[in-house]
Amino acid sequence: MNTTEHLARNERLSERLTTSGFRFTPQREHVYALLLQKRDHPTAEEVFIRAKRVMPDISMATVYNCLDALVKCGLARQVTLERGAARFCPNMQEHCHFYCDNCESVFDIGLPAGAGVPLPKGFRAERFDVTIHGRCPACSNGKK
Amino acid sequence: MNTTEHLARNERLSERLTTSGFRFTPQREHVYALLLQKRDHPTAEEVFIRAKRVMPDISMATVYNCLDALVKCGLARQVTLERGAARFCPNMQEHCHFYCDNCESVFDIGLPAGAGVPLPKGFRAERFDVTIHGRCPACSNGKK
DNA sequence: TCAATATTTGGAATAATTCTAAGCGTTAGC
DNA sequence: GCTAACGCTTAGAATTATTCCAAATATTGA
Repeated sequence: MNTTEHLARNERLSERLTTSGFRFTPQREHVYALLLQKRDHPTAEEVFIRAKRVMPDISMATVYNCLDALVKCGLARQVTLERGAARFCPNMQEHCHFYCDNCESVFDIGLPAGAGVPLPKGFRAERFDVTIHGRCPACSNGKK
Repeated sequence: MNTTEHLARNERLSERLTTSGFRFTPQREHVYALLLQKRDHPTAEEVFIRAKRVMPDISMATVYNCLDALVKCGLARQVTLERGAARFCPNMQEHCHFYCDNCESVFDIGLPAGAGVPLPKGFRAERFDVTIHGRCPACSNGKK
C-alpha cells in the first residue's frame, strides 16, 4: 500500500473513531489495516494471531476491544454464521455472506437492488444480515 | 393440546427422525414439544431449564443432542443472531428473524415471495438466513 | 429374547468471550 | 507545560457456550 492510501485510511479511521467517542490508537490502526489487507472474514482469534506478527505485545482483550470499536463506528461488520466464533468483515457495501458448509469459507455476494423485507408497523430496522448456506464452487463438484 | 394433535406431532417427529437415521426417544419428543409450545426462540440453556420441569434428569448434553437432531431432520432451525448462545426455532415456513437490539427479543417476520439472491456460477445454495436488527414496536418509542 | 448400536448421563474439557485491576497515554482545563 | 480525568492496553482470571468422554441404558432389528 502506498502512503497516500495509507494516510487516507487513517484519516477515515481517526474521524470515525472520534465521532463515535473512541480514541485513535496504534492497536486500532493496526487491526483495521489487517482486516482490510486480507478480507477472508477472520475470527477474533485469527486477527489476534495476525496482529501479533507486527505487534507482539497486543493482547486478546485489546483485539476484541478494537474489533468492537470498528463495528460500533461503522467500519466493519460482525458476522455470526454458525455456532462458534464471530467473524469480522470490513466490506461495508451492501452485500451478503455465502458460507460453504463443506470448507467453511465465506464469500461476499452482492445483493440485488431493492432487496428488503416489509416490516409490520412499529418495527424499525437498523440493518439486514443475509447469510446463505450451501456449497461453494470448489466444493460443489460431487464431493462429500 | 389434544390427543389427536399430539399423536400427529409424534408421528411426524418419529418419521423425520427415522428417515434421518435418528431414533425416537422421550427426550427428543419432549424437547420438540417444548419448542412448539413456546415459540420464543430459546437458547439451549433455556430449553434445558424448561425441559427439567417435566423431566428432571435430562442433561444439558442431551438437550444439545436433541436440538441438533431436530435441526438435522428438518424440524427446527438454529439461529445465530449475535455473539453468544444459538437459538432454536421450530417454524419451518419461509421467514426471517427480527432481533431487537434493545430488548433482545426475536420475532418471526414473513418474507416477500420471490425473495432470493442471484449467486455467481458454481455456488449451490441450501438455505437462506435473513436477520434484521433494529427496534421492536415496544422499544421504538423514543426509549434508550 | 439377543445382539448391535444409538442415546443418555454427569462431569471433564475446550472454546469463545467478558471482566478485572493496574499501569499507561491522551486530552482538556488551568 | 502541569495535572486531573478518563479511555486504552495488558495479563490473567472468570464466565459462558459448547463439545467430548466413558459408562450405563434404551431402542431396534433379527
